[in-house]
Amino acid sequence: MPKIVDPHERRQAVAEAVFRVIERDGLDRASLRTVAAEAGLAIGSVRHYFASHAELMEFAMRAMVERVSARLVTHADRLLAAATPLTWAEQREAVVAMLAEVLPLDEERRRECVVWLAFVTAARTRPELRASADQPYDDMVELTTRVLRGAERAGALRDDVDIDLEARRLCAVLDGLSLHGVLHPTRLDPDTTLAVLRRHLAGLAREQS
Amino acid sequence: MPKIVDPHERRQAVAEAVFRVIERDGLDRASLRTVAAEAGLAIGSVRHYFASHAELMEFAMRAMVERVSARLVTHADRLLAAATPLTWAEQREAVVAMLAEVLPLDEERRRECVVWLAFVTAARTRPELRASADQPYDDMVELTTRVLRGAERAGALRDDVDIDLEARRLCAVLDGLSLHGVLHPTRLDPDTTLAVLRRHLAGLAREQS
DNA sequence: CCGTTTATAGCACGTCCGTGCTACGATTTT
DNA sequence: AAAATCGTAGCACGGACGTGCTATAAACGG
Repeated sequence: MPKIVDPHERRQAVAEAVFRVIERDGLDRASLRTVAAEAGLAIGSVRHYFASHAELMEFAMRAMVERVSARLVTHADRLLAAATPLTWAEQREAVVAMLAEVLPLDEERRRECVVWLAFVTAARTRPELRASADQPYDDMVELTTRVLRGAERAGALRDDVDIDLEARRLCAVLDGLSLHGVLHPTRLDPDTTLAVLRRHLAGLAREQS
Repeated sequence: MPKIVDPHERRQAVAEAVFRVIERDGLDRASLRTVAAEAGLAIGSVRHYFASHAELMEFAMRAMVERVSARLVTHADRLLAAATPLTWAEQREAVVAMLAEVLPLDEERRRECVVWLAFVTAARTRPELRASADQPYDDMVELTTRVLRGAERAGALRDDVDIDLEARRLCAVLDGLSLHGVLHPTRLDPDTTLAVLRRHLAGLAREQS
């Protein structure tokens, strides 16, 4: 049964197996053997698509980046290039919905956050993963900066906001919530997580009746 | 040269070696062999103080918890049980100094944050570390709640603050800053980190001229 | 129809790991 | 002086790992 398989699809399927193993047992258990077993393949088959274990991890990490990035871009487009101008309330909700993509609010996003945390912490000591960790951080800072600048231009922000600083603070809140939701799911539920995000954004907005 | 050594001191020294290995190569490289080499001991010697690798990790994690907790308690005592009442400015600075203990603002705290992040993420998939991860989170939520409640009683807070929610949000900012400082040290410097913390606290305080 | 390519599969080697076990010198206790 | 204890040290076993290498069967190109 060879050749009829799309290589890209196969690699993606193996990456999904990596995600499942990481979520269940942690990244250090994501060996070629366990991943192959999870994917229902022989170890040699996995090695046919990935030259080394490191290459598999790099691919899986980038695949996760692209998955979440794609959703963020969709939201960003909806927000910035809306056909009809949005009301303040609609804009606020659009921003919440976008930022909520990186929070562990449902099972799918929770698993993404778990896997991402594993990758990004591993990247600290693995140079080959470094770029895949830093770039999303830069992108997130840039995205939040854009959002805040847009809100400022629309007159939705308080007068005294330091946008660069607030972008960092917003990113910190997001990743802090993600971290706590992932590591202490029994202590921080999705409802509270979302409430914290809303409260944070409210603190940036101009007071209004 | 036996017996004249304080066992507690020896275990602590081995834990320090664990910290150095984790900081340099990550937790998954902290094997008995590498830790023993880092500590300048034979592997058998380390095993004389720790029955298993898991026990060594549990001890090291708890040691890190106690180290940081001790510093936090010192600050908390200074804040809550000050001989002479503090001015608002003094209280604000005391709170900043206390919360800054869990931020990677200097080399020592940076290394603590690195090691702590490694332990707490590992605890997600290692039941024996679970308690050592959850308890400090609960403690931090309680600590921030206490601080906010104290500030509220002193009339230093805005009128509309939901203290439980704000405690979660403050914890998220702190751990988010720690995460970013640890994982992206080239992107988030200590000065900015501290500025974000000050800005966050300012957002909670009652507006004043 | 036959060579080439591709997908799948697995063996085997060297390395690193935790751990059960033993050994020995130094100290303390009887 | 003898015995028990403690700190230090290391061997060796079984297991998991990444990887170099080979084998086989199916699809494709000529």
